[in-house]
Order: sequence, then C-alpha cells, then structure tokens
Amino acid sequence: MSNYSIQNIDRFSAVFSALSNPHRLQIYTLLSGCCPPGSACNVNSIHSCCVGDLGNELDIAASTLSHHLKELSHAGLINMQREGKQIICSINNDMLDAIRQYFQVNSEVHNEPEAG
Amino acid sequence: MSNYSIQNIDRFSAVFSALSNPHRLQIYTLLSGCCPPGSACNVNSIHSCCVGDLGNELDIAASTLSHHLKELSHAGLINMQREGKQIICSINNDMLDAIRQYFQVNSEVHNEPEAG
DNA sequence: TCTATATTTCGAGATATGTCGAACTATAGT
DNA sequence: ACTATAGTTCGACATATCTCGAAATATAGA
Repeated sequence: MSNYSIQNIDRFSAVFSALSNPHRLQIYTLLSGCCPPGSACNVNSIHSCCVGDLGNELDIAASTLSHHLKELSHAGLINMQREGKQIICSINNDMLDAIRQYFQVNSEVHNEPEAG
Repeated sequence: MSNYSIQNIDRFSAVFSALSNPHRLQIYTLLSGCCPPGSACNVNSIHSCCVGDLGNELDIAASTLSHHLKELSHAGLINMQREGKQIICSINNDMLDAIRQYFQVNSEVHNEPEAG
C-alpha cells in the first residue's frame, strides 16, 4: 500500500499543519500523557484533561487556546466532549495509529536489498 | 523518556511545519520510495532522485521547488548532495527514526492499566 | 432568575508562508 | 571562452496564520 494519493497527501498535510505550531504540539504532547516539566513521569500522568488545565500550562489567552484546540480537533488529532461545565480533551488514538502507519509503510515495502 | 521539553517541542514543530505543505509532503513521500501514481509499486522505486526529477512530478515553478527543498533540508528531513550538474535528494533516515520515536514514546510508557 | 465558572466566537492587527518570474551561480562539454 | 543544463537567490505580491481583548454562550448552583 502506498501513501501516495491526493487524499492521503491532503489529509496528512492537514494533520502536520495542526502539529506545526509549538503551542499546539505542546497541547498534543501533554495529552499524549507525557510528563510536564517538574513532574515525575509515571502512569498516573494525564491522558485527558479539561481546557482550563491545558490553559494553566500554556501562558496564552483563553481564546487562543480555544482556537488551537479547534484546529487539533478538526484535524482529527484529539477528541473533545463536554462534561458539565468543562470540556474534556483527549488523544484520538485512531489518528495516532494512522500517523504511525504513515511513517512505517514505505520502509516495510522498499528497504530491502534488491533481490532479483 | 519524555517528548516534553522546549527543545523537542520546537524541533518537532519545525519538522511538522516542513511536512504541513502538500507540495513538500508530496516530495517527502516520493523520496520515501513510495509509488507515484501510474507506476508499479516495487523495490526498484526511487529512494533518491535529483531536483529535476521531483520537478517533473509537481507542476510548480523551479524556484518554488527549490524553496520547498530548502525547507525540508533545514528541518533535517532530507539530504541534498551535488553530483555533477545535478543535486541528489534523499530521505534522512535519522530524522525518520526520530519522528517514529516521537509517536511511539508515550504509549509505551503510559498505556498500561494502573498497577499499584 | 441571578451569579459564577468554563469555554467559544468575533474582529482586528501583526507576522509568516507560498508562489512566481527574472536574474544569478555552478558544472560539464565543445 | 562559449554554450547548454541544473539549480538557487531575490523581490514582490496574495493569502494564511497567530494572537489578543471584548463580547457572547453554556452549565451549575444559590
């Protein structure tokens, strides 16, 4: 299978566009369960959190944060669902798998010695 | 290990920025040895090719192509080396590994049931 | 219904990006 | 030295992106 189709190119360039902004990548990385600076790296780290929690890490205006979250969501990278007054954000694992696939495919098919 | 450091965020957001443009992602995908439309997908597909070859696939001005290649190169995604009159482009496999790592790390560390 | 909290939408300004054509540089062959 | 081929640099313009503050919407509780 090939990554080379207009659809794939457009779909994934939109995904990488969403991850191209440092603030958005920081959000995505936080949601990936990774360890914020100063915290121990353990399995209790966040895998989902509300918009306000993210805002506490980022030092940007709430409206800017909201804008970035919308971009990540539209690209299919994260899920957002309301829970009471808050909106909970989490990684979309299907898209994460698709990205991994994107960077895996070619080497599997091609990186072999040129057997006759 | 964590992806969460200013250096990593800045480094990888620059990488994703390079991949966020459809033309650049197309170039990168072509160089990944993937099959251009209409060609058979086999191990003899290109893994490196010169600037002109890429230009034949893309339908953009030579100056635009040159600009895009510089971006990919500066981000560390591809190698460029002169061979006679031509300049040969190829995937930088170290960076490809780093990207794979980036999307792998967190799940390995965190995606387990919360054992006491 | 009034208030407080959480988040989004809107409008505007500053900066970054993508694109082109024209002019330039580098290499190889005659 | 001259010519042809391969690719880059420069300057300009159009469009997209990032950011903010102010105003609006949504939910929960008194």
